[in-house]
Amino acid sequence: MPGRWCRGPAKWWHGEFRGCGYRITIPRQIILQVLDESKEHLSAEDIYLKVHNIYPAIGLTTVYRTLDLLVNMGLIFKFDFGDGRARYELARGANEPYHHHHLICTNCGRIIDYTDFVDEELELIKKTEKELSKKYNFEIKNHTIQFYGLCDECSDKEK
Amino acid sequence: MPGRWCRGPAKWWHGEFRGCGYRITIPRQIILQVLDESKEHLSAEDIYLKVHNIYPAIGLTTVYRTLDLLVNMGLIFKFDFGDGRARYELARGANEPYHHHHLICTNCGRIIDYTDFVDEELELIKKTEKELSKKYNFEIKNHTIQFYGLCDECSDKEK
DNA sequence: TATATTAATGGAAATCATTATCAATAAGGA
DNA sequence: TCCTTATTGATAATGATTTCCATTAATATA
Ligand SMILES: [Mn+2]
Ligand SMILES: [Mn+2]
Ligand SMILES: [Zn+2]
Ligand SMILES: [Zn+2]
Repeated sequence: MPGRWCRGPAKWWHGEFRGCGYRITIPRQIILQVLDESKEHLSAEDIYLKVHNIYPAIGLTTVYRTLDLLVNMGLIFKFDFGDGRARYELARGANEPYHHHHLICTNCGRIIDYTDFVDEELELIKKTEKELSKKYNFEIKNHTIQFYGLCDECSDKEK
Repeated sequence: MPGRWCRGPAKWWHGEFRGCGYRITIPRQIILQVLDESKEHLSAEDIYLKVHNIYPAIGLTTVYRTLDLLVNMGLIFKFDFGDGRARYELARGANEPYHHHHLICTNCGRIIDYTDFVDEELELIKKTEKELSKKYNFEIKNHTIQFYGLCDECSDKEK
C-alpha cells in the first residue's frame, strides 16, 4: 500500500510547475491535494492544520509561501470575506474551471458558492471589460462579485 | 470667524445618529467631514492623519471605533483592495448615493471608480438577487464588483 | 444654567495574521 | 551518486486592528 503522500501518477499541475522552473516538493503536493479535496474556503491556518495531519513536518511559513506562489501562478484564488484572514480556493477542478461567485453572511460568516446567471453575467462582464479597458486603458485580468447579507438561519434569528 | 470644527448648521447625518441614540461628538463629526471631503479610498491611518491636522487630540482607537460604527450604520463602506489594510468610502454624497464599482491595479494599487453599465448591471444584480434570495433563502443587503488587472502605466512598464 | 448619568474617548498594552531571517534540507540535473 | 541551489521550517519581527480602563464630555433633567 502506498504511503499517504508517495508520488503517484503525475498530476495536471506538474506541468505548470515544471514550466515555471519550480520544484515539485512534498509540501507543495500536499497543499494542492488538501485544496483539491476541500470544497470549503480554507484559510492559511485551516490548510496548515489539514496538511499537518498528513505531513507533520510542515511549517506555517511554507504554507503562506506556497499559497502566494499558487496565487501568482493562477492555480488558486485568494479572497477576503471580511473575517480578518485570507481564504483560498482552487481556480479550477481537475478539468474545467468552476466559475462562480459568493454569497457571504455578514452575521455568521457562512459562504455560499453560486453559479446562477453566470452566462448573463459573463456577457455583461465581457461588455464591461471591453469598455473599461478602452476607456481607462486598463488591462483586466479577473474579477470578483460578492453579495453580502444574511443567510437563512441568521435571517430567522433576527425576528 | 468660526473655529475649524465649531458646530455649523446641522448635517444630514445628525438625524441618523440621533435616531440610533448615538451622541454627536467632535471626533465623529470630523471623521465624517474628512471622508466627505476626500475622493480617495482612505485607510484608517489616512483618516487618522487628516483628522489629526484639524483636531490633534484624536486617537487612532477612536478612528477605528467610529469607522466600525459608520459601517454598521450603513453610512460608509469598508473595502479590502488587497494591500493589507481596510479602506473606507462614504456610502453616499450629501444627496444621492453614488453607486459605483472598482478597477484595482494589482501592481501599483491604483483604484479607479467606474460607473459604466450600472444600469445593465443593476438589472442583472436585481435579477440575481431575486433568484438567489429565493433559492438560498438569503437576504441580500449589498454587493461588490471588482476588476483586477494592470492600469495603463503598469501595463506599459511590463513591455 | 448647573448637575448627574453614562456613552465616548484616547493612551498603552495585547492580539493575531502575515513576513522576514537564516541555517539546514532536499529536488533534480549532470 | 554528487552538486548546485531552490525550498523549507523554526524563530523573531511586523503591522493592522482590538482590548482595557481610567478620564472626559454629550445630553437629559432639575
Ligand atoms: Mn467559492
Ligand atoms: Mn470607490
Ligand atoms: Zn449566517
Ligand atoms: Zn498600476
